[in-house]
Amino acid sequence: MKGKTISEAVIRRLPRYFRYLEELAEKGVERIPSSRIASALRVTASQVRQDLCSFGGFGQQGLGYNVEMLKNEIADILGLTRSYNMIIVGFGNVGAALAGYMGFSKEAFIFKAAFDIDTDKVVPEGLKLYSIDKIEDYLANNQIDIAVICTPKAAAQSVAERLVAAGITKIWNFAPIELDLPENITLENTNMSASLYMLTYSRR
Amino acid sequence: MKGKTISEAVIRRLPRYFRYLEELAEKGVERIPSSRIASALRVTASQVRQDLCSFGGFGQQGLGYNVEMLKNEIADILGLTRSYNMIIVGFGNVGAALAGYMGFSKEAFIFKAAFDIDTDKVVPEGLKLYSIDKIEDYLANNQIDIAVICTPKAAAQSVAERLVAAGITKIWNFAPIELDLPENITLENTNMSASLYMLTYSRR
DNA sequence: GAAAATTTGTCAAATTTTTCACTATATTAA
DNA sequence: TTAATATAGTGAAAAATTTGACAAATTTTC
Ligand SMILES: NC(=O)c1ccc[n+]([C@@H]2O[C@H](COP(=O)([O-])OP(=O)(O)OC[C@H]3O[C@@H](n4cnc5c(N)ncnc54)[C@H](O)[C@@H]3O)[C@@H](O)[C@H]2O)c1
Ligand SMILES: NC(=O)c1ccc[n+]([C@@H]2O[C@H](COP(=O)([O-])OP(=O)(O)OC[C@H]3O[C@@H](n4cnc5c(N)ncnc54)[C@H](O)[C@@H]3O)[C@@H](O)[C@H]2O)c1
Repeated sequence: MKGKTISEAVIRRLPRYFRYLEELAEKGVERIPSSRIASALRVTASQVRQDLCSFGGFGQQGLGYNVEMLKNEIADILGLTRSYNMIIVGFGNVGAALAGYMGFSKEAFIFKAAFDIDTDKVVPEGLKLYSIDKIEDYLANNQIDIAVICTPKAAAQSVAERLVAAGITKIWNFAPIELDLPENITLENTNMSASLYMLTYSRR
Repeated sequence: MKGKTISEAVIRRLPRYFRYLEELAEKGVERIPSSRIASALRVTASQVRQDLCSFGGFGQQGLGYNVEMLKNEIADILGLTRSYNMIIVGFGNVGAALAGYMGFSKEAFIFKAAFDIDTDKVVPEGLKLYSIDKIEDYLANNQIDIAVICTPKAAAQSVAERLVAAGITKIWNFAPIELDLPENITLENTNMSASLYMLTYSRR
């Protein structure tokens, strides 16, 4: 299936493959068959093969897939071979947790600054905290790829509009609200309640 | 389509409908047409109607849907009409953010206790922090529905196994690792990196 | 009170996604 | 060297999901 465009469904699974491959690489595993990827991720082996094959078959019959090779290929598809400058708007519990987190690929994601109405907060070394009033000014003078919204729900829409007006096109939103933004803005919502509901919902 | 089983795809969208309906209810909106739900959620109106109809058509032709009614119906399907006792294992940044968060439906989700190797941490009023050594004992004497894992990656698998051994069947995992657990365990992974990757991946 | 406008419910077509079955290739054991 | 075993690639069938179209119900306008 080389050459074909990669379907939405496959793309959505790529981060999971990627994380699992990172895990394997860390452990020093060099090769892995589709059947093991499948059981670890609770999907079928057939799906794994179909997915991986859709961007070019890096497996070897009788042997399985080369972990490092596959990982790099997926990183490439996901756009993880360049780096992204990020800012955090709303530096409360969530903002601080993200900023302090070392787990996002250090090379790919760089937290440049945080903005809040309250500037009396402790920030990790290397990160600067500014008043939200300075956001337009800052964005005019710094090239930022992704803005993360961690303000309370009530402030999220207006903050988002300011970000968009200042040229931001990729927004990661933690506020529990459906932001109303222009079509061309790439918006990723992290809805934690939704995860919980998937536990309370019982199939069957 | 009344009576038919609700498809996976629909279930996955339910939390989004639910959140949006909560938003509308808060604003005092009483009725809403599928077209507006659709544009707010960036999906098609046809899909909204099909989805909502799959569990029983609460709309009124010419008028739209009754917000309150729809919200309650979805709450019911998602299992939000009863309450769930929860514990947090690993009370660091993420654990503390969750525990301090008031946004999870107060009636449905109750944080009972937190467990950590370090018990010298400040916890919100009403929550108890115990040593992780006490976890088996605690679970033997308290009815807990959901356990949230917020430990570092390295501890997650062993913590998860202890929880399962102690009778936990629903786990919400924040550690960036594919947990290897029995099939009957309901596992919900929150993979924050995955959200970021969806921003860096560029379609077209 | 009739005509126009709005909007759902639903069937069917179109599309996408998943699964299945099988072939081809590589490795390992005898 | 040969047979047995493991495993990827792949086309096609099957299943699931989404979209499109329109009748039916209701409200609004004139
Ligand atoms: N804490 C969680 O576990 C959790 C879970 C799910 C969703 N959320 C959502 O994530 C968001 C952040 O949650 P949190 O727990 O960090 O809240 P928080 O109250 O700890 O932090 C919010 C921060 O935003 C700042 N802020 C307020 N208005 C602002 C504005 N106009 N511009 C810039 N900054 C502003 C506040 O000063 C504060 O520092 C909220 O929308 C919350 O609903 C949080
Ligand atoms: N902070 C983030 O934004 C973020 C984002 C994505 C994923 N995560 C993941 O979420 C998890 C928690 O992240 P965090 O930032 O809160 O880390 P953290 O270091 O702040 O907290 C981890 C806590 O777990 C405790 N702990 C360690 N071993 C334990 C054990 N065996 N039993 C019980 N408790 C134990 C530690 O004492 C600490 O309090 C990590 O796995 C992290 O990779 C965090």
